[in-house]
Parts: sequence; C-alpha cells; structure tokens
Amino acid sequence: MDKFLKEFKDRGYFYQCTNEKELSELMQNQRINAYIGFDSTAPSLHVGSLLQIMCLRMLQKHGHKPIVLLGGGTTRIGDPSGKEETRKILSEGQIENNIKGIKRVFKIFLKTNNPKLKPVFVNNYKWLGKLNYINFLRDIGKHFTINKMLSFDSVKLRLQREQSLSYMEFNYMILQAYDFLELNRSNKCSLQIGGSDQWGNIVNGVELIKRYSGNQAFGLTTPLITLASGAKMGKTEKGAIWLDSKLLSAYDYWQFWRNTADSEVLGFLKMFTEIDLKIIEEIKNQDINKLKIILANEATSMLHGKNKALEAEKTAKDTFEVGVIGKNIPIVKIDKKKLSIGINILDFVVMSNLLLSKSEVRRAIKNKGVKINNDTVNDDKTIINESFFINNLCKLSFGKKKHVVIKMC
RNA sequence: GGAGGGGUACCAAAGCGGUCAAAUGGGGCGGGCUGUAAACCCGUUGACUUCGGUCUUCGAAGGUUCGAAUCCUUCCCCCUCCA
Repeated sequence: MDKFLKEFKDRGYFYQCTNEKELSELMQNQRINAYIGFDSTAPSLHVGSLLQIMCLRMLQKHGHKPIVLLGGGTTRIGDPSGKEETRKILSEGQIENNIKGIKRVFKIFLKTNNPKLKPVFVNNYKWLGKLNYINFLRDIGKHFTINKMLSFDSVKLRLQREQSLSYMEFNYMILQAYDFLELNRSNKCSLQIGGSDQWGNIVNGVELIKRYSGNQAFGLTTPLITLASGAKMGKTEKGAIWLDSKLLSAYDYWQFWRNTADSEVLGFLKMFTEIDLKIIEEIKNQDINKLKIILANEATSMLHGKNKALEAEKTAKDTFEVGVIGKNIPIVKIDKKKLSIGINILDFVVMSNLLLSKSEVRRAIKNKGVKINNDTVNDDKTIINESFFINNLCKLSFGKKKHVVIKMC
C-alpha cells in the first residue's frame, strides 16, 4: 500500500475511499494534487477542521501537493449537509475577510521550504461567480438526476425532518462537484478529501469528472469526530476552539487538549500530533495525565510554537498544582483610587469579565464558585479594597478552571 | 391561491385568563467525589435589588380586561394536504 495511505489509515484518518486500490497505485507512482474545501463562514477555522488540515499536512509530508479550496462561492450558498437549518447568508465583505483569516491558519500548518509542495489557494468564487445559468444547466446539470440527488443524506434528512430545503441549497452538491471538475481541469487535481459527511458531494464530483472528461479522480473521507461528550469537535459550550491566537490564546488552546477525555487521548495523539506511531505505542501505558500533557504540548506547538506550548504548560502547573498565579492568566487592570473607596464584590467580578451580570455573580457565590486568592467568597456583600492585593495583584477565580489576575495601578 | 396545523427560554416540550420569570427532560454552569477525567450526587440556569420586591420576556404590532404566554384584530414566518 502507498505510504501516505498507510499512515492515513494507521492514524485513524480513514473512513471511505472511492477506489482505494487505484488511488494507492497512483500515489505510489507520482506526485498528485489533492484538495480539501473549507467554508468561509467564520473569521478563522476551529479544531473541527483540524483533522482536514492534518490531512493536507500529511499529504505534503509524503510529497504530494495540497490545494486549499476556500469556498468564496459556495459559502454564498450554504451546504445543507449536517445542517438543520438554512444558514445565514454572509455579505461579500465578510466572506473575503474570513478567507484572509483562514489563509493564515494554512500558512502555519502547511509551511514548507520545498517550492513544489507549497499549498495552492483557490477560491471557487473565481469560477462559480461567473457561471452562466443556461450553459451550466446544459453542460453540467444534465449529468445529475433529481432521483439520485434526492437519495443523498444531506437532502433526505432535511426532507424527512420536514425542514425546508431551499432550491439554492439543493444545488450545493452540484456546485461542489463542479469545483472538483474545475480543479481537475485547471490544477490537475485528482483527489478530494473531506469529512464523511461530504461523501455524497465528493462522489458526485468524481462521477462528474468521469462523465464530463473521462478522467479518473478519487475521493477519500475521514471519520466525523464527535467527542466522548457527544458534542461536535471544535465547538464547545464556551465557544469555538479557534486556530488563531487572536481569537483563542495559546493557553486556552493548550487547555482544550489537556482536558481531552481519557477514552480519546490515544486516538487524538495519533490524529493530532506527529509523534511517530511506534513511539506512541511505547508510551501509551503511561499515566493518562502525562499523555494529556504530551498531547497538549504537541498540538499547541504545531499551531502556536514550542515556546508558547511550554509556557502554557507552566501556567497550568502553576495554576492547578502550585496554586500561584501563572504567567498566561489574563490580566485586568483596576484603578487604585476605586479600590481605596472599596468595590462591591459583584461589580468587581463583572468588571473582570469572569461573569457577565451581577445576578450570575450572586448565584456563583451562593454555589461557592467564586474565589479570591484561593479563598471562597461566602458573602455577596464583600467589599474589595487594597487589602486583597499582594504586590498590587489579586487572583480572582470562578470555578476551578477560570482565573483572572486583577492588577492595581 | 384554498383548507388545516404551528411559532414558548440554549434545545425539546407543557401551559391556553390571575397561584407564570413560565412544569418537565436534555444541555450548560457551580459545588461534592476525583486526576484540570468519566460515572454519580447536590445546587443553579432573564436582569436589577436596601432581599421586601421592581423591571423586561412566550413570532411582531395593536386591542379587550382590574389582570394576557393564554381572548380578539392585523401582519410576518414554518409545516401538511389540495390547486
């Protein structure tokens, strides 16, 4: 088997392939160009897309060229796959802006010195934007039957659940198939990778290429990762785990990995780090919390750099084990004058942005969830003044994991 | 275009004139137990409060009423069947 495919499987990336045997032969014999499409619905990507990013990275590692398709065009439509509702339509400006942010992520993950393996960025708005409806229907539309389209899960589920599916969204799969055809023509792209929910769309592309130009193209999918908690990877209650230091700090990113469920640690080490599989085999029986730290360090290094990762580890150690104030804890400044008068604990916590309203703070205090310098606050009438500060600093905590340093100045 | 059903908090879903800031379940958050886990148990889940209450919320806007999520009018949106 081709070495790319082998590693792809060994690391748990593999779900389905349109024609594994031939793809393996092809990849063994030549450098191929492969693409993954990314929606431009948000200002950056989050860990939900990380597996796909890792796929491109692995491709590159094995000497194949990654193509990143940014869905400037398809984002204007909205993929119905896995969505319960029609998604909001974004403005042109927003989409362009999002694309910029998303590119930054790839510039980190797909950085290379080999000019032949540099990622290619394409925006499907370039071709979708100028499609002529009649020509499109005649050239492309004739290859699709409604009968078949109705049988795809993305469509079927929506209809079954009696949720509306607009004609616009219904066309999404055709556009994605057309993207593949276009990339096959213009960039010699012969493989599309995607999450298993993209299977239908990908197969459509492979078939369209075959019918339209007689070329052989391939599709490869990865499993959809749902966390042990049942949530989708990437979007926690708190918000998305962004792959961008402007949207999520290296420390919070590190924490995300550190908090991986026991049952998922091994799988994540394989999927989201580049530790050699043999080494993973050797260390897999170590203390589970050590493994989580390794996972967090590796994953964070890849995105934010090694220094940031180690810094995060130290902060975590300080905060959770030693109980002192770590370096990466967010700092909020407060005017010394205000403190000399004294501030009510309610206002103090709201000001720190740990909680959003005084009612929340009251509740939290009632539930013993608020701590100042590691001491539980029991009275919501507590007045905060300079005496709570040591060296002009005061540590304010909500729960075990959320801490803020208040700095008096 | 016609007939019918429906829009309630993060989600699902009760309520159908006052006792409704709105049952119940899920989710979230906090506490306990632990390992910054899982499971389990407890608390909490609109805002403000001098803790007596006050204010804003049940698709939108009006109206009836001492009093409306509940009744009436108009509008918007969704679903089903028919054309």
